[in-house]
Amino acid sequence: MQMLEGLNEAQKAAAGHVEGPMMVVAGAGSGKTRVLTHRIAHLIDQGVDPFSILSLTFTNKAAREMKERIGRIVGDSEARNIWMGTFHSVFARILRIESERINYPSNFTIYDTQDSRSVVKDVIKGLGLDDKLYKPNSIHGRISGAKNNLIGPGDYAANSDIIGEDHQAGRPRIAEIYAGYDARLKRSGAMDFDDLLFKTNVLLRDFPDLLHKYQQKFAFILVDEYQDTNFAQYMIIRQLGAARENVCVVGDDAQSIYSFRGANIQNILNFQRDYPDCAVYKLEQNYRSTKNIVEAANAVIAKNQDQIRKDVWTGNDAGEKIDVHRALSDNDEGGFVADAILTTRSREQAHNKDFAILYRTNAQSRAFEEQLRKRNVPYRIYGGLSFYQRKEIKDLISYFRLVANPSDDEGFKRVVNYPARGIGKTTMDRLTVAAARHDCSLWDAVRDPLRKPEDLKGAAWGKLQDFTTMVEGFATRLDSASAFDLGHHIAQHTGLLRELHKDKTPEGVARYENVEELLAGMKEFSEQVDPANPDAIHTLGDFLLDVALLTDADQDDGDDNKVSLMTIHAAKGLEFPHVYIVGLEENLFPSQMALNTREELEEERRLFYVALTRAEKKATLSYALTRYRWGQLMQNEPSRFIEEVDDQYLNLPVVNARRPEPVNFNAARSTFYKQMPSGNRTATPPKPGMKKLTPTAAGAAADAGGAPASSGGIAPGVEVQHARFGKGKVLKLEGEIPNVKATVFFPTAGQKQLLLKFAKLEILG
DNA sequence: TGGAATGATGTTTTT
DNA sequence: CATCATTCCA
Repeated sequence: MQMLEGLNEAQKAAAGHVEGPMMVVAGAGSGKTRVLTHRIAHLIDQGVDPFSILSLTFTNKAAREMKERIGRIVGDSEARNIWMGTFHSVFARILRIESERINYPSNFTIYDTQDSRSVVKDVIKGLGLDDKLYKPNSIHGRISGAKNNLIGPGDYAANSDIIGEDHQAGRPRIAEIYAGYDARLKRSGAMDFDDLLFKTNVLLRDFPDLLHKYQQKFAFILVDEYQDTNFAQYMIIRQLGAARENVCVVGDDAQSIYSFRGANIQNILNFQRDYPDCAVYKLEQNYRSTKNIVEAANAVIAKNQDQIRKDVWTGNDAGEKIDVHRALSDNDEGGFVADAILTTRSREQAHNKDFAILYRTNAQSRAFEEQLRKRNVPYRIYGGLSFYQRKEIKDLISYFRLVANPSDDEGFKRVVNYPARGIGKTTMDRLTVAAARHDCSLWDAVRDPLRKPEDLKGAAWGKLQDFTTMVEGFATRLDSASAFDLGHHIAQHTGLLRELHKDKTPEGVARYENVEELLAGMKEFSEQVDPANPDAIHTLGDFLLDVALLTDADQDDGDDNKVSLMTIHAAKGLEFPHVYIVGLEENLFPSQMALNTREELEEERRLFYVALTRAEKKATLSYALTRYRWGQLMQNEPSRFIEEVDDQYLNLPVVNARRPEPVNFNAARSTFYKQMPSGNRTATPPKPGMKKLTPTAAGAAADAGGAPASSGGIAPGVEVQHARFGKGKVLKLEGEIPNVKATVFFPTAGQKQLLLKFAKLEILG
């Protein structure tokens, strides 16, 4: 039992569990990763073949770390053979192996969100639909949601509930778009992110021999962050685990923050239903944070209705109280945090890497970047525009994709005329029409003499031929050259490097350097030696296999002593001694998109819980009174979440001396909350029914409340009814009484600016 | 056909 | 405010 040394009793019990289904409900900071790694080490120690262990994590980074930690216990040679990775990466591997069953090439391309959207947009255009009504973005979301619930195009069209919804929303032809989208992907030999899960389910559903094969192969299955799995993932686990029932899921319902992506807390309950005799272990001792932080976080999460009751506690010291800081503006907030980091760093001799700044949206990173840069504090931003999504990187990778899979239309379109080689819009339009007519890829329309577009000849046709010939030339080296050699060759011979080199602007230079960085990464990739097979070449195809599913967080630059900036979502699973949770303002955090239902608000609250529990020693909350959003200065109220942290855990805000008239923090908060439309606040239950708002009432109410940016119960986020435009949602208010102007979004009429004086708005209770 | 200039449009969170 | 997309001109 030496594998279980150093664990507490609960951890030991969970990690020592060998046969049969089990579930670990693990509070934040309670050592669930420890349990997972030690359990796997223990399994191997008990003679389980690493090849038969399937361990699914949420990020590649988590997988890599876990592998390393297991390696340290049982040795790298054993650890290396475990099937460990994200759902997407593991099943992409399996799909490549089994691709011919579902009539896909094994070198299928994985389309990222950009690619998918572009296809959706094309299909919408092709059907002659209005892309104002059929917004590619939201249609893609709808399709993605369907796939995550294992609803294919056929099921979608046949499902009267769904069709009814679409009809209701005035978009009855989504089913057609879905079908067209799917056909286009198929034709391009491409799968989108959702397909990786969807098609895996198809494999397991339609091919009993494959189901049997992988059931036998994966004798032990472990799933981390189970609370964030969606239905498609749930079904994969259920299918694969059905034969042996050696399924272990680990999760914390309080940290479920991905329902927007189809994650379903219900999966935890389903698990217990599917395996009635599953063992349940609870890890409740937090080793990470101070008492103050743990208890503050407990108090916050207790306000949620939907939860599995847990009693998370810690034996750690009480520690410092949580600071709350009010900033005047977003820049001011950046300055405050940067200064605080400097001060703390020298006072406690802390390192840069001990600090994290966590925000709700990527767009908030800017002020912090600026202020940190000003003070020469090294930082690293995670997420946002990932390295691999940058134009120049995607361009080069599109060449790679096209070389590996010529049917990849998105890749084709992207690079056919970059660098410019005289293939313009007209040419491409004609080619696209021909491809559609023959139901083939763009590539085939060029290469297959039977499908040649009649209206293309002469110079344009010659240029297309030249282009495809060039790409074909690259493809001949696909199996013989290393990823780096071929990649570098392509970057040069397409003229892409030359093109980038011409641009001497700072941005242009940065782009060139990015490409160099990508190539450097490929060199490293190419030179890795697999001890089991030292002579194997790492080809461009192998490289592409990884690259589509890599995210920015997976990149490592040597120097890791940097302040971390990231969204709270990206921070899940991480911990830092000092954590700054910033932008705690109504409509930002909680997001204004999440104020409509209790469920949405509770997810925001869980997000806040996740943020708080990242902190080991000290947490600091901050908000800004004004902030630029959409290029406009917006006034903000402090987030309700600040109030939800009991005062006993807080150092209430240090009012900024520069502010001319100090505002009473609590007064400001209470006036605001009186106007909150809904939510589950106990202090001021929402008034039932509909309230008529006359101009005078609006003025009077606003006068009484004294809040600058709200009026008579009308506040950002409130649903209102307008005589002409119908139902809408208030986005923002500006101006002084009595000339308060509201920006309201009406689904039917679009965004309107209305003067409350004149517009008769009814609040929808 | 290519590039610049202008105009519309959109922001949550991610594999 | 950014990015994108379309439009317009060389």
